[in-house]
Amino acid sequence: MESKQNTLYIASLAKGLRLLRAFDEGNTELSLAELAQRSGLDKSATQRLANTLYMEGMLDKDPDTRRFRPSHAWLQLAYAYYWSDPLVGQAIPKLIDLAQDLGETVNLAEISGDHIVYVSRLPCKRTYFAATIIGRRLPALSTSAGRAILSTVPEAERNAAIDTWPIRKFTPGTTTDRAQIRDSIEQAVVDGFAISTGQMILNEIGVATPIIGHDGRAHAAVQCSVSAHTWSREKIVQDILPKLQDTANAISPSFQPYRGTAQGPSDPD
Amino acid sequence: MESKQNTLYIASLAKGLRLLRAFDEGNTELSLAELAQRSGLDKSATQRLANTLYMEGMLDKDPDTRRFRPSHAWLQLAYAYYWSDPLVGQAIPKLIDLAQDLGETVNLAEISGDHIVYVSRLPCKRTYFAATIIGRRLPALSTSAGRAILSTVPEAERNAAIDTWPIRKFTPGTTTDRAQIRDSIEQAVVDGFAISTGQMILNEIGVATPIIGHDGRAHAAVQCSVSAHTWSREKIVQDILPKLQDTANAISPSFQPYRGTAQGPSDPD
DNA sequence: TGACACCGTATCATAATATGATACATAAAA
DNA sequence: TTTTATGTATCATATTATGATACGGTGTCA
Repeated sequence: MESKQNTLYIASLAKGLRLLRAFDEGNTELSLAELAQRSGLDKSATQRLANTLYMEGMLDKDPDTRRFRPSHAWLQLAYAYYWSDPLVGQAIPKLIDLAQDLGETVNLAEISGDHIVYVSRLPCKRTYFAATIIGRRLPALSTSAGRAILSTVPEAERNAAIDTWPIRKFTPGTTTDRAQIRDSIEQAVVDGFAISTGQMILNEIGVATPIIGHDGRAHAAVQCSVSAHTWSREKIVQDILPKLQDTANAISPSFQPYRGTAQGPSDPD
Repeated sequence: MESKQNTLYIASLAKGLRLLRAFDEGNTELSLAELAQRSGLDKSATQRLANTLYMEGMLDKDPDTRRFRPSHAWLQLAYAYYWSDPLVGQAIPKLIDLAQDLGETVNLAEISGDHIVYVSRLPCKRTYFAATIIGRRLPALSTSAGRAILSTVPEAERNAAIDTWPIRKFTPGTTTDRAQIRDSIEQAVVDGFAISTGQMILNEIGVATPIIGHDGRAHAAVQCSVSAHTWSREKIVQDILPKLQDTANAISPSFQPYRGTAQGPSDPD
C-alpha cells in the first residue's frame, strides 16, 4: 500500500484517523460499508479499524442498525485542546463580556494554514442558524476573520495568500473574484478591521478585528455576525466596531504567538 | 505485546489513541519523552506514532522546543460530534433562550457510562471559573446533572449505580458518603430535579433537570451553576427552577434516545 | 573546560502484526 | 422464492511494525 514514507510512519494509525475524518456535518452516522467507501479503505481494513475504535471508546455503535457514530471521546479531545491553546484562556472572559454588552453573537477564530477555525462561540439571541460552529473550518479568504488576520501579515506574504489560498462559494453572494478579495483585505489593512456581507449565509454581515501578537501579526480574530435585516454597515461601524476593537486589543498584548504548525495536507474541502 | 484480543484489533491504532489521550488540562504540551512516559509506550514507538500524528495534522509541534500540542483537528472532531448528536440540534436554541432569560450560565450534560459529559455551555456574566467545560467528564454521582439523570432510571438499576459508580472528591465539601448521595437522588426522584452545593467548586450551587426520552429515561440534563454568594437554595427553586424545567420539557418530547454505547473501560480518572 | 545525563533523531535485522481474499450468516430487496 | 448487500469470522502470507542500538545536540554540574 501507499507507505507515506519511511519507517517512522505508521500506516495503520493514519488509516484509523481517516475513519474518524469520514464523519462530518453531512455524514453523522455511518455503516461499515459507508465507512469503507468514504475512507477509501477495503472492507477488511475498515472492519478491523472500526472495531478497534469501537473497543477504545472512540466510536459508538447502534446495536440495531450497526451504524457507527462519534463518541463523547471526541468532545474530550476538544476539552484537552482548549486547555492547550493559550489564547482561549485569555480571550474567553473578555468575549463573554463583549457578547453580553453587544447582545449579538461573538466568535473567536484562529488561522490554521490557509483556513480559519472557529474556536469558541458566544451565542446571543436567537442565532439565525442556531447550530454550533465550534471547530468549523473555512477558507480564510472567504471569511471576515480570515481577512482581518491576513491584513496584519507582511505585504508579500499577504499577496501570495490572496493569489493562491482556496476560495469556496457558499451563497450566490460569495465573492469568488480575487481582485475583489484583495480590495477587501487592503481596506482592512487601512481600517484595522474587515467586514463582509452575505459570504457564508445570505443576509448575514460579519465584522472581525485581528488579535495581534508579539510579532505584530495576528493569528486570531474576534468576529461578530449580525443580520442584515436589523443592521446596516454604518450602524455596525458605529455601534459594534469600537467594542470589538477594544476587546481584541485587550486580548492582544499578553498573547504568546502560536508557532507550532502541523504539516497536514491543505485539504480543499 | 498485550494484544487486546484477536485479529480484529489493531494495536498500532490503539497506541496512537493513547498518545492523544495523554493530553489533558494538566498536560497541555508534551515532549517526546513525556509523551512516552504518560502513554506507557517505549521511546521508539512513541517517536513513530507521534510523528505519524504530526504528519496527519493531529499534533502541532513547536519547532524550537519540539514539544507536541493538540492541533485544530481536535476541534474539527468536536464539530463532527455536534452534528452527529441529535440532542444538540434540538437543545441549543432553547438553551440560548434560557441563558438569556436567566442571565446565568447554562450547561447541557449527557450521561456517558458512569460519568457525565458537558456537551454545551452557554456562559453569562463573569463565570467564576471562565474556562470552558465543553467535553469535561465527571463522575455522574458527584454532579447535579448526573443525579438528575439517575433519578429517572428504574429503582434497581439506580441503586446499583449508587453503590458502584465512582465518586471523586473535588472540594472539602464534596459528598463522599453514598448514603447521602442516595438521599439526594431519591429526593430528585420526588422533586424532578437535583440540586447540589459546593460539589465541584466551593460556593457554587448546581441545579439540574432531566431531559426525558421516549423510554421515560433521561440521557441528558439541563444544568445551571450559580454562586452561593448571590443565590440561596430557596431563591433558586423559586426563580430558576421553573424555567429550567420548562426548557428541559420543551426539549424532551422529540428527543430520540441515544442507544449506542462504546464499551470502553470505565476509567476511574 | 570537561564529563555526564538527557533528549530528539535515525537505522536496521527480525519476527510479530496487519493484511485482504475468502467464506458464512443475516437482513433487505426483487 | 431468488438475489443483492452488509456485517462477521477465519487464516496463511509477507508486509509492516518493532525496539535495541547508535549518533548528534543541548544543557547541567564539577
